[in-house]
Amino acid sequence: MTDKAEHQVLELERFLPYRLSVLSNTVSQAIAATYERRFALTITEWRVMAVLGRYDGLSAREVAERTAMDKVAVSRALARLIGAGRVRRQTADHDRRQSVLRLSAKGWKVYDQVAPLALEHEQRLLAHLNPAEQRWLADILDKLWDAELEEIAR
Amino acid sequence: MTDKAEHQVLELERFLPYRLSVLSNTVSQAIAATYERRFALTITEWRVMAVLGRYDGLSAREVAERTAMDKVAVSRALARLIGAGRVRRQTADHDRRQSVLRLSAKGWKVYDQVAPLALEHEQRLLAHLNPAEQRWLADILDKLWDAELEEIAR
DNA sequence: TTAATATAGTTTCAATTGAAACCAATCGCA
DNA sequence: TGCGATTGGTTTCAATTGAAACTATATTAA
Repeated sequence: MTDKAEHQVLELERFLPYRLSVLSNTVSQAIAATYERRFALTITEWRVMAVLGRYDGLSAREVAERTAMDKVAVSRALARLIGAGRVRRQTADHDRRQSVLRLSAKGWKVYDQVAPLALEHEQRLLAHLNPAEQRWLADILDKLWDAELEEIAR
Repeated sequence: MTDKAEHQVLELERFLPYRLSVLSNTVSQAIAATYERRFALTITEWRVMAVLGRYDGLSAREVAERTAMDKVAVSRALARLIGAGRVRRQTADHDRRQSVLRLSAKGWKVYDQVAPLALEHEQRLLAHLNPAEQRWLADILDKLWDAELEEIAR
């Protein structure tokens, strides 16, 4: 019963979800390491700043949607960012439950240093692939992304 | 100074590390959901069981290497698995610090149900890609994997 | 109007995690 | 031999996280 031959073999190192997970963590950790110490910025905080840099005036819920984080995590990240003076919060005129969030001047200063850093890292990663591979990867991720996130939506 | 035009724009939804991270979490969560409830098995526990199913008699350190988990996480997962009677632990003859770990009969029973389930999920995921895309993805992951993990080793 | 329901966001409390300290066994080598 | 350094693995303590409850506002519909 415990003889190897009788069991389905799952080679973890070849198992796609596992490979995605380890690769993704390794990459994210490597990038995060470069700004966590220097800017006292966690990965979740940076994600919030990144979407606010791109889309000004979002509410917390919209930030949660765009970062794929849950609202508790966003709430906490925002508390820290606001405490550090990197994000300003106003209350929405049309709905006083909602907040209107934007990077402060101080926040933009951080953003302007971290964004290029992050993009550099992405380039460094992509540099291991030739242009054809880069295109395939982008397309494949699009496909999987759409397929999987649709799954969730149901 | 806070005018959009002056800032580097980082579109999170197009940022490779972010896409990898969200996709990977979504996939792993979906798979884990199917065995967490049914077998009271966490993702880390399953990873430990998966490598023990493949490589019999590993030490805890070797499990940690093969699962890309840190030794504390492995130690705790093992404590739970041994407590549940799914893994047996002996002490290595040649070095009494090391343990020799194997799935118990009970552990194998779980393994035999979860492994096919996990492989099915992988197939379901890959089904969104045509054969050419599947090959490119495998190759690309190999490349990135090697490149990134080398980086760490240094 | 007002009562019931829904939504935005925060807080609380318990469970999980991570870092550092720790213990025990082994290794390297004077 | 024997003693400092290393390795395998666990424990401890603080920080982080997740789930559920909660507050405040808005919406719906009677």
